[in-house]
Amino acid sequence: MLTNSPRGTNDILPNSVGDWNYVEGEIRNLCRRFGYQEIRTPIFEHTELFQRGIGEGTDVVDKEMYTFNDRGGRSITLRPENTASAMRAYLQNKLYADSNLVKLFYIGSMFRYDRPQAGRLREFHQFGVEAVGEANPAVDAEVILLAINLLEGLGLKDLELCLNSVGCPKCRGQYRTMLQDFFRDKLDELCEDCQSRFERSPLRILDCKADSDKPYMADAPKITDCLCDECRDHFEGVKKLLTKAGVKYTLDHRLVRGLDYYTRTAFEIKYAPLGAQSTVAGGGRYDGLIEEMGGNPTPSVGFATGIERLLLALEKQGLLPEKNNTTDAYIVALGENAQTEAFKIMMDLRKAGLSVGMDYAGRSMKAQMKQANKAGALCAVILGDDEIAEGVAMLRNMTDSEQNKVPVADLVKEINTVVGLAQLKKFATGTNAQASIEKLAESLKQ
RNA sequence: GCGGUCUUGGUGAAGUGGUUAACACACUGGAUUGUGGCUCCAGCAUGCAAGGGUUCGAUCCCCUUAGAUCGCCCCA
Repeated sequence: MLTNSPRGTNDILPNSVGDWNYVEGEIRNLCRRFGYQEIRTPIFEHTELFQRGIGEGTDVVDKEMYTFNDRGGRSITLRPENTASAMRAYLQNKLYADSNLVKLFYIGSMFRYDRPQAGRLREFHQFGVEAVGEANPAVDAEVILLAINLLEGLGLKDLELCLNSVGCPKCRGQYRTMLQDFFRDKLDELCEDCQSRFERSPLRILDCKADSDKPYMADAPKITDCLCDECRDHFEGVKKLLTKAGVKYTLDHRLVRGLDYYTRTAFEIKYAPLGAQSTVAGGGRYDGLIEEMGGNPTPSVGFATGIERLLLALEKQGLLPEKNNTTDAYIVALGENAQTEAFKIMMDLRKAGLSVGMDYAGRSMKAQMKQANKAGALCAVILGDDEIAEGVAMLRNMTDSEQNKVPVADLVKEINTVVGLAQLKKFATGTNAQASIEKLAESLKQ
């Protein structure tokens, strides 16, 4: 027990934080270009926020929340998603005063008690975006394009954008009764799940994966045929802008999202190779949420993407950046005396901005050289009693194995030369560039 | 929450109801006294997820628990 993290949680270890930083960096850069600003909300909120926001009767609220009473007897819940929190923060801090369209993004841990699988964890990480205050279909399109730009910008291919409109409370209410009328006499033939969905959320019946139910779906009324004029115009507007932007989408009139607050636009982006957890991003419009929470009616759109799933997809396609950890210099010290001097020299070099390491175990020179190699050191600084007496160090270039005596006072400059050349070589492409760097290296040696 | 599969060292793994649990990688040390990357040699699981049971004897059989994984549900 003591040596195992709770089920469904993961450590992000040093060998993979690089991937996380990479993805988060791309996200931040993209959000800057789109004009979205970061918001960080608490990891936990009053339980009621989620009950009201996400909706009772949804799976997330009914069976997946981490809810507990704090020592003051308040019911607290670890956030299962971030939209409700962001809207709470928007209202509480009166962000609507800043602009009629407030564009926010977040990156952070979310918590849902569900059975873990690949791509599904109990603590997982989401990046999400919320555009608050504007009903224009352009905002829907912008949000969808942001999602697509992110995924494609990371290099992902073979994505599928599924699009639907779930209407507003007015037309959805009508559609709901139409659906119930349609399924009422077929109820006995539907699978058990669907029978229980019939009253609770008939729209979900459309989403049923049971083969036995599929024959009925074809004839079921489509929500897109039942939209009110405003909703239909809105949906047409979104589609027009997406087409204009060259985005391919598949209309899926059975796409129904599991959180109650969605209205009108609903979309998912899927990456099929992930299997059962193939949805890498999902979202839509939630025009009623802020009003539900006690604010003025404020139309909004957003989406969220699971970072773990994103990383899985990137890994599958080999799109994660290469890890090349290098150290500028590694100090090899021989003997106790030298080790003390070396420590001081290392600190000075670090102060000068270099990344420097050394061995503390008092190992043999050979072993220390191995360490230097393993650390990816560009140079080794070798210090024995003789060198110290002379005030010099042996500076060995680990890439070409050349070495010479250098006054300790010149170490920073000399190491920087080696490091600089190594970096130049890394970025140089083509034989010409390589050749001129070789020349440069030669001239520097003289 | 439901159903299926799986769980051997730091890692990838082979394997058997019976004295020493292959092999590879990694790691540590060594191969003429102060020089890495290649090669060679040596060391490295009293233990086969945990607990219980069957048995003269179990890592291999049975049960329970935990975790992983696949599918369902749901979602990111």
